[in-house]
Amino acid sequence: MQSQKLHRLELEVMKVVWRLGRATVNNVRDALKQSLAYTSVATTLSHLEKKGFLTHDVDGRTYVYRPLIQENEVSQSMLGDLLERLFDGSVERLVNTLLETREISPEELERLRESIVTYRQENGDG
Amino acid sequence: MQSQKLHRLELEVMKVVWRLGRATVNNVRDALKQSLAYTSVATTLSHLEKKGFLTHDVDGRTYVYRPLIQENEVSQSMLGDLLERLFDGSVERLVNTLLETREISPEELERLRESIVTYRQENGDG
DNA sequence: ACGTTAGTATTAAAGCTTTAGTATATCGGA
DNA sequence: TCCGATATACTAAAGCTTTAATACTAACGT
Repeated sequence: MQSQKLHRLELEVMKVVWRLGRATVNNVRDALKQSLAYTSVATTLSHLEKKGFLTHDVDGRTYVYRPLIQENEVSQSMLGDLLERLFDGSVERLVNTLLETREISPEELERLRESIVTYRQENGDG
Repeated sequence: MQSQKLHRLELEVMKVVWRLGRATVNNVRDALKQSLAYTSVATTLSHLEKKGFLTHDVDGRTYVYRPLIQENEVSQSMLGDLLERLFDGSVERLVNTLLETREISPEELERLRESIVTYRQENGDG
């Protein structure tokens, strides 16, 4: 498995493909916020395929791309990378930074606490 | 204020300067894990200064750099960026991804829960 | 069958970070 | 004072992503 890190545009394209499940160049092009030339999108999809994130089936003369890697896998990888580079691997520092930064609603906070408690129960509690 | 996003090497250099408080080119060069030419480090420091992350005082003919921005500020900014790009701004999704990924000790988990509860009490609980 | 259209393949320019070579200046010791 | 060592300034090469133009190919309608 390769690095699983995606650059800005690559990530945006992958997010479209993840959302759609299957997508042609035009599907992706239409779904992107920024407007790009057809060939720009096609090139990016090629890159992603070459890197092993996507593959395609052929429908007529049209390529229909689909993901070979799950969004969650990439998210974990990229978040893990930031965790190391920014917080020296300390989950606690990361979460505290998150809490400091963001306006988080009481509801979201409560869900967060529940997530942690649930996770703690499912795994070795002590 | 500019983008507050640092690239790989820039971040590594800044982390050294943050840690040391004040640093010359050689200080940084010695502290870096990867070995780089003196001029590579010097160029990077120049870039960081031009971008407003650092400034320097002169000591003889030697530049002594010091940060103009705090580590926490950059961490928040870059984490916030990833939060948007990867998790569409959902703190909950980010934290859940973190919980899924990492081996987190029960102790760390407990500290995490406490952080959240503390934060919840300090801010509007509902 | 033929031309137009709508695809992909190839190539490369533009813009960026990283890396370092070379030039230049200056400090400090003999 | 002069030389070597060490510092910054300047310049640019190398490597990367993004972006798109151009070339090529094949399907489809008439």
